Amino acid sequence: MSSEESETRKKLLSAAWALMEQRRGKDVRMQDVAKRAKVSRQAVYLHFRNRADLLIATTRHIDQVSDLDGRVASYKAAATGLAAMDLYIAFWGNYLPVIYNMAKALLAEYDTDADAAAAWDDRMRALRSGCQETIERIAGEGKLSANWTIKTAADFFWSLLSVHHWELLTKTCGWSTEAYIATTQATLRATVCKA
Amino acid sequence: MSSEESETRKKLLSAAWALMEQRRGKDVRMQDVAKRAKVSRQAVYLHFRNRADLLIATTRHIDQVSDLDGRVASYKAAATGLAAMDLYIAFWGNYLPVIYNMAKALLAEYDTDADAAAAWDDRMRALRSGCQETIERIAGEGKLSANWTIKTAADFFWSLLSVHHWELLTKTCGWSTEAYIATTQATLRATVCKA
DNA sequence: TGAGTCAATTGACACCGTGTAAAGCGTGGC
DNA sequence: GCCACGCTTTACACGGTGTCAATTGACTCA
Repeated sequence: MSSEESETRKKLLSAAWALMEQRRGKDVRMQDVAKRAKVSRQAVYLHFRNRADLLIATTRHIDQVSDLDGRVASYKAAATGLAAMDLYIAFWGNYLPVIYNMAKALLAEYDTDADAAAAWDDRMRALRSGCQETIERIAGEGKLSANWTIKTAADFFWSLLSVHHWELLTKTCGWSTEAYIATTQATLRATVCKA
Repeated sequence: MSSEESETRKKLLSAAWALMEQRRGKDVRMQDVAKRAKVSRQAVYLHFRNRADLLIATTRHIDQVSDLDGRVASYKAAATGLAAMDLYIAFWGNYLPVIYNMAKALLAEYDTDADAAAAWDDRMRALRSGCQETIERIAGEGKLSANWTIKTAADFFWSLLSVHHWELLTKTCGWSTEAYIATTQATLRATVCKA
């Protein structure tokens, strides 16, 4: 379970991540990653089929290092659907800053690379199914407002968690992560949930 | 006020628009536009400095042809701030499908081209100032909920109108434009406004 | 000690789309 | 007959991705 991955591969993943952190995702080129990992440009292609492949692997790497699974787990233990919703929003709101730059880079590849698109869709599907579960739980407790179906509520919930929505409020409007979380929680309580 | 623009330039703008409509914005190349306008690729560069310039001009062209000014005007005439908000959301919600493909193309250029970024920011600033005005009016009528400042309310209003938010709900989740408009109206009434 | 293997290096190259440059061509005006 | 203008044609530079082939250096195993 430990070092199945080659040393160089790990170095490349770390290099990619580090570069994403400091530069805007788009202009991290293959040779930049190679240079940072102190390896030739060609060596990158020995480990990753193409740029998209590298980006996808890097997101997985970030998930592991940042313990995504651990972070997700807690919200399921919440006492009520409403509490679960709050926790889910907080979890994601705090995770977004970690993956933001990678996400942007991956997203930029979305239109041109089918693999990147699939990888992205996969993550988003996972995020959405968390929303759906939460809404179902709320509905099960009789707390879903009559104006919404489970689908529309889950869609809307999901949309408020999107990278772009978070980006606009924090990066463009200057909101803090806490403000984003609090507002999203309050909004969903005020719309989707029954008083 | 009429044909200051050369015939070829107009043909190019129409060609660009038409291609954006049918293909995904990203893979509309300069030579595609040229071919569609039945003109050499170089001729495009006689009229537009670069790709970003063409895209920017095309958005302006769409605004003119689609009578953006006319569409915007009506919401200002609303009786109350709340009514103005509804109209503003409806105006934008109905305009988004028209500009969507162009917007995507322009947005894709955002990271690499300063002009494209400036053009985009300019439009978004205009959209936001509409939000701000509306919220100010609502606040003036004593209808702004105590949980919000004018800035945060305008930010949030604006975020719900973003191209990405609309895209996610309609394109990805399959909502109709009407559903998007209705939900956005209801959400803002339920959060930002006092009962 | 020598052969085989494997990861990585080096250098060259094809491809694509953008943008530049220069010479040539056809039409219209005067 | 001349010029000006808009456009065409051809050619090329650039940057980034991805491919290919020959080579090196280290480690293993017989």
